Amino acid sequence: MVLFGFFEGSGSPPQRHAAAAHRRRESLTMEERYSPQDIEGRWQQHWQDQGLFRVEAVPGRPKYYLLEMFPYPSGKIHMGHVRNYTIGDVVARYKRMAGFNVLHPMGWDAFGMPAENAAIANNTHPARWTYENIAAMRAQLQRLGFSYDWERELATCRPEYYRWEQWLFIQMYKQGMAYRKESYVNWCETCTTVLANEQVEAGMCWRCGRPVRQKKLAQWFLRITDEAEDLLLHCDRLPGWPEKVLTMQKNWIGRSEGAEIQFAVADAEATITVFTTRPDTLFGATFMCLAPEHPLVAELSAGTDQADAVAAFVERIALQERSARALETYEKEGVFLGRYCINPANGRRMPIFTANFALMEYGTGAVMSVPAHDQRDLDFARKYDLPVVVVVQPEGEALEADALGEAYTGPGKMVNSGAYDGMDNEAVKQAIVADLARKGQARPTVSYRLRDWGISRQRYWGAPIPMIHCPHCGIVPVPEDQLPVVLPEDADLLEGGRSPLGALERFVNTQCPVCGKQARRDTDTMDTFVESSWYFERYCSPRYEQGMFDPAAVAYWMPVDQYIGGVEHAILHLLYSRYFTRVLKRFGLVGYKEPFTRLLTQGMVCKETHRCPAHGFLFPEEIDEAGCCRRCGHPAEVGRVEKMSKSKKNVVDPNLLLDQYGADTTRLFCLFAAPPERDLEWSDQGVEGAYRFLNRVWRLVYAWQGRIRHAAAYDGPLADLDEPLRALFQKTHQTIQRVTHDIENRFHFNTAISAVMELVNQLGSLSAENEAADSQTDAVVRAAVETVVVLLSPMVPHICEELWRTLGQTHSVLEARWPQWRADALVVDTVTVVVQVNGKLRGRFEAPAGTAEEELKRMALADAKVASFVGDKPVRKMIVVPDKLVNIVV
RNA sequence: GCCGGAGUGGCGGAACUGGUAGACGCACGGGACUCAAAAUCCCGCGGGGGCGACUCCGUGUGAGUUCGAUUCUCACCUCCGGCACCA
Repeated sequence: MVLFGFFEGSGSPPQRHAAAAHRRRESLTMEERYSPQDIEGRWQQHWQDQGLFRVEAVPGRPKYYLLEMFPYPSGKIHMGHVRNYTIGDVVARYKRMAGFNVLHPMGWDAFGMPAENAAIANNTHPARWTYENIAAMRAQLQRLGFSYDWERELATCRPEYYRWEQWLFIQMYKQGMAYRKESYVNWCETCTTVLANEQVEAGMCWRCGRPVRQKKLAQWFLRITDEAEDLLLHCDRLPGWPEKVLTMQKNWIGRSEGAEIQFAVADAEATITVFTTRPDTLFGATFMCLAPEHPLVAELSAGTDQADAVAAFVERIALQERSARALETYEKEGVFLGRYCINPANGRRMPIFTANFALMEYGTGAVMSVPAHDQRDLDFARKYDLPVVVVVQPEGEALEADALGEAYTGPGKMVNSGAYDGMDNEAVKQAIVADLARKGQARPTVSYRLRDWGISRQRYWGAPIPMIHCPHCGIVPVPEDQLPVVLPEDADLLEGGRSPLGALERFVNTQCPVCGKQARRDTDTMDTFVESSWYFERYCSPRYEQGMFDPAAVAYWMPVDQYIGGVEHAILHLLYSRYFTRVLKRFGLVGYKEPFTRLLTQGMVCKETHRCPAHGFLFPEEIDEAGCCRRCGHPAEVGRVEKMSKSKKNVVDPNLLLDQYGADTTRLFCLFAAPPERDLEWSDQGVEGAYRFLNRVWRLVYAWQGRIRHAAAYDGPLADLDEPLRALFQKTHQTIQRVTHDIENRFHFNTAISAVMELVNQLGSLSAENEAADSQTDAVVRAAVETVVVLLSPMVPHICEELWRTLGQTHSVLEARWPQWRADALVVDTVTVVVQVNGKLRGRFEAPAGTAEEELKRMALADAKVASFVGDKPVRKMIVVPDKLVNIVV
């Protein structure tokens, strides 16, 4: 595996440059050997010095905005990043060579909890930790040779960035798009802090191990549900998005048509409003369930003999982790409130329960329970022995309430439903709501699974919410001229992870902008998804100081033409970004609704796992030559292929790969091993293969460069060429066509690369020493070799840049124009026609292209092998696909 | 449970709109070069049968449509992903 014993891999680009130059002076043969470490740093430096990746908006010039999801600065890039950014870089470089003005930026999603955790664990500060990580990761990305315009780099934790989302938040507040409401958070009493869902382990705090309870806090919400309908509608107008992602978004929005129906409470003024998608089953509603958090629960049970039982139940549910309520094993249970409500359809007295499966966040928090036609209600009814009434009878069947094993949810005719009996239940859905609406007891509504977006985080490392709480004036936004509300970067983190902002007097204490008296700042910070919902717009004018972005720059660059990232963001990040874009449009800041025209979700990077029965997962170096665990000698089992992760010990460190093989080999393997949307299975031997291929290309160029360095690429008539030059020239143009299609239409770089490999193989059959030393040979080979270098350059830019110069070029290969295939060079004059008999392949023959059908039939029947299968059976029919196939049916 | 996606050699993967299944690469086997090895180059490589020309089978399973199906339809099996008491 050690390929470059003489090379010190960690040297910075300038050092490497000097070392390489030194070696060149020593020995000329060094140049003929492919040594990525000698060339990659040099070209990276060159690209940077020449400012080749810098871009400016040029109105009127066709633009292409290529964006990869920016990373969280965890400290190290991993193979997932390498793959994601390599795919993006190929497209960026390709589009640029194809003549577009390409925006290809990179930055950092720099706020978030890991920084706080790391800060506590390592006794450092989130800001310092973050900025150091950014520096380290930037260096890694630069080593991979990505074509980013680094002058547009941004980090969301910078006040110059988040000041504008604070500004936007205030505008949204003024328009009622941001509002405050009580909501529950996971709360650890011991640590006095909120916990994210992933910090709750089996209902206990991850740090202190004490039970987590649900605490009600006033928090800020954004009215994303106002856009639910539009977000859903436009899912069908995003043809450039994967169907899978759109389906996930649609499901997440979860639109349900139904009605709100009002139930009067017996012996009280109160009314309970339910949401139902099945108003047709109203006559079958036999009891009512309220969410434990429903305000009427305490109110109605007060004074009944059930009051204590209800209170105890509500308290017990509050203690349960919210995610636990979604578990499959979670048993439905409830408590009778001691009160009844009246079914508006038939006057039936329905007992009211509070039940753990009723969710306060959905619909109205109240459910009319129809056990005959809803499985959940049926389970509950059987458990508490509540009446079951069948109101929808399926065709040709007679359901009996007492014998009902499972709820019937299909269509049918109405029964037990008064005036509606005999009607189709679908028709009744509308009719019954219309009838009740006349009495003011119902209205048709639409409900969404999507909830408003809670953005308050009781965390330190985030953008402060720019609001002031004044004892006299209430909640007041920070005046715009006082923005940004800067997060104090020198605050000490408190034990247990509690945000220090609340205790930081100089941050909290302020004056009310309205009355001038003492007031307190909001000490919550914003969800980090807020930052990532508009960073793509900021990239268009990252240093702009008069607003979120320069309208002219955004008008030129946006929307993003191609967005690339992991499928794990298929819902939240992408939905929030789409929502934010709609908000910006409402404010007239942008002229479009959808930020990302095309989306590519790349697959995960996976690798085989190894485990020892005694020691669990093993790193490759923990296994000896015999395939046994080095610690106990037990044979290691080869586990399944899984996503690379530290815990599975199947990670590959990009740095080691760069040291050993260089950026081009790393990139090439990532592109070649699988098409981008599929999972990539890592293979050390595959990497070796990629490296071998680059060596072949290198040797190919050096073998010919003496002859073709000063030759012009052939561009004459095909007819002037004899074999094998003619075939080579045709192959060259076929390859241009295939590679262009594979990149342009599908991003299938694996097949693009294999096409170039075929061309390289064909070139390999000619030998620079033996081939006739005429100018025509040199010209055709020049065209082929040049094509190889140009076509590969978006994928493996360093080696191609080097070889491009070796071929005598003086400008960057990035500035070469993408080659065009010559249609006339693709025309073949002889085709292979296959012959089938009854659909089975029986023979083949060569024929001039464009041979007439009748002639092809004659030729097919003349084939001896074919004749033996046809025999003396009568030919019933012959199907001819011109230039391809003849099928004889006997 | 509901909704998606995918099952092709020893392996990763090709096959564009129904028309030569297995491109390209990896692994493996054989050969050349070498004192030897590495590197490189050449040849072979889905399975069964046959000395052989050949032949039969083969794209998860079973049906169907078709002259012809990896590709379209239906059912089933397996794996992966998303949602999961949403009323």
